[in-house]
Order: sequence, then structure tokens, then C-alpha cells
Amino acid sequence: MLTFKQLRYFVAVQQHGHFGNAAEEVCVSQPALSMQIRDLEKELGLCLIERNARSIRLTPEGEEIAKRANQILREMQDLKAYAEHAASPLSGTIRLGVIPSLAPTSSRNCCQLSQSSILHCSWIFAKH
Amino acid sequence: MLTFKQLRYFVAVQQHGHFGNAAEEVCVSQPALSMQIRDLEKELGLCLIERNARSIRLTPEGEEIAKRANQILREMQDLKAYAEHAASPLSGTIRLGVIPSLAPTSSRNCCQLSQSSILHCSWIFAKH
DNA sequence: TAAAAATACTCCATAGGTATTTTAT
DNA sequence: ATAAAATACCTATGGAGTATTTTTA
Repeated sequence: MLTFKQLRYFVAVQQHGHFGNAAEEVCVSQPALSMQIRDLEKELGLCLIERNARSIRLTPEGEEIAKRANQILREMQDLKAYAEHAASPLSGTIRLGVIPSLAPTSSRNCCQLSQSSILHCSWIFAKH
Repeated sequence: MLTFKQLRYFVAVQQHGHFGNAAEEVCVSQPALSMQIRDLEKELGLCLIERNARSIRLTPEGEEIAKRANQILREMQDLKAYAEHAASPLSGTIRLGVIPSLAPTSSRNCCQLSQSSILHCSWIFAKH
């Protein structure tokens, strides 16, 4: 099955043009990364990388796949970022309650409290 | 680590509103799917699904994650589709050679061969 | 000859399956 | 009482590491 790991490793290879360095970047051994790249090529039925012993170059198909992989990885990061944001205790819809006597009638439901009022407020945070 | 599999299983749950049916859809047992969903929620630090024994509903965060997951899965499929297309023996840039004697000088590099000429052609496909 | 990727081999983590339990209606 | 998800437990697959080999410039 096509996996994110494979895409991550492949993008690392694209960026470094070097299996060893790419492996270091993603914190695995060079053989581990090689295997994942191999599985990816097998999975897609494509040769993604031209190996020339001294240097590495992506095939045209490899370039296209890399572009798409990068996009997918970005969206994955966005998803994670959204989750972190949503998980934060200060996120979500917040209902803010103020002791009525501190807020002049005219300013209820507005942002018209004096500084001293604010200093004496009871802040009631309710996660939506 | 956040995985493609987790997103697939989660989207299946969204679509079926039922762990068991979702599991069947993705061809794994219900416990296997439950575990992956659990891992996903743990990974994201979010509750994605409200379990109410008789029914299931996504949380607001779950809905948002599902939307993003669907988008990612679609791009993943696009990537695979592209790969299949690129892997096809008839894809890529094709250079077509014709025995000169069969093609009138005037029509070289054009599509002006007679039917009989075409029938006698040597077709030379060279994958770019 | 040297640098880099591929291969061989071993080990452990984890994904998945079956059986069972828990929970809420 | 029943339907559905969670948990427990076991097994097997495969992913990762180390050591080594192959390849080509």
C-alpha cells in the first residue's frame, strides 16, 4: 500500500539528491530509506530515480510525483496544525460572562468596560 | 506517526456512521479499525467521534479533519492515477519513424500518408 | 579505488485477527 | 436483551538496524 512514509522519504531524496543524506534527514538508516523508495517505485510501477552511482537524478515521472507528494505532505502538516489549534484549551467558541453589576447596563454585550471593571471581572471560559 | 491508513479508516467511518460497516468496507476487522481510529485521535490529541453506543456522530473537529482527510485521499488517488498513466506503455512522448520511401517528400513530418503506405509502415515507438 | 546504493540477514514492534467484555438503549 | 464499540491476547508480517556486497566513475 502507498504510504506517507514513502512519500516523505522520497521527497527527502529529491531535496538532498543523495540517499544517505536523505536518510539522515528523516532519521533512518540508508538501507531502510532505500527499501521504502524501492517499495514506492514498485507500488507505482515507475522508475522515479536514475541511479548513477556518483549522482542521483529524478526521472520526469519522478519530478511529477515529487511535486504531488510535496503538496500532500503540506496538506498533512496543515491537518496536524489544525488539530493542534483545535486541541488548544483556548480554542473554540468562548462564551465570556461578566458580573452584571460591574458592567453598566448600556454596555452589556459590548466591550465598554472600564479598566477597573475589567480588573475585577470574573472571566468564565466555556469551551463551546 | 500520522498515517494514510488512519485517514482512510476514519473517512470510512464518516461515510458509514458505523465502525463495523466501515471496517468491512476497508477489509479489516472491527477491532483493527477501532484501534487505528483510536491511534488517530491520540495522535491528533482530539476527540473526533462521539460514541453513543447506538449511534455515532463526528465532533465539529472531526468534521473538519474528515474534510481535509478526504482531500488528501483524493490527491493520493490522483497521484496513483498519474503513475498508472505514466507507466502505461503507450504513454510518454513517442517518436514515430517512417521508412522515407513510403512517405512522399512533401508529406514528411506531416500526417499525409496514404492508407496503403500506412499498412506497410514500420512503426518505431521510442519511449521518451 | 572510493563513494554510494543495494542486498542479506536478524530482530523487534506493531497491525490484525479471534474471542470476550463493556456500555447504553 | 441487544447491538455496537472497546479490550485482551496472540500471532505474523514487515520495517529497521548492522554488516556486507555490488557498481561505476
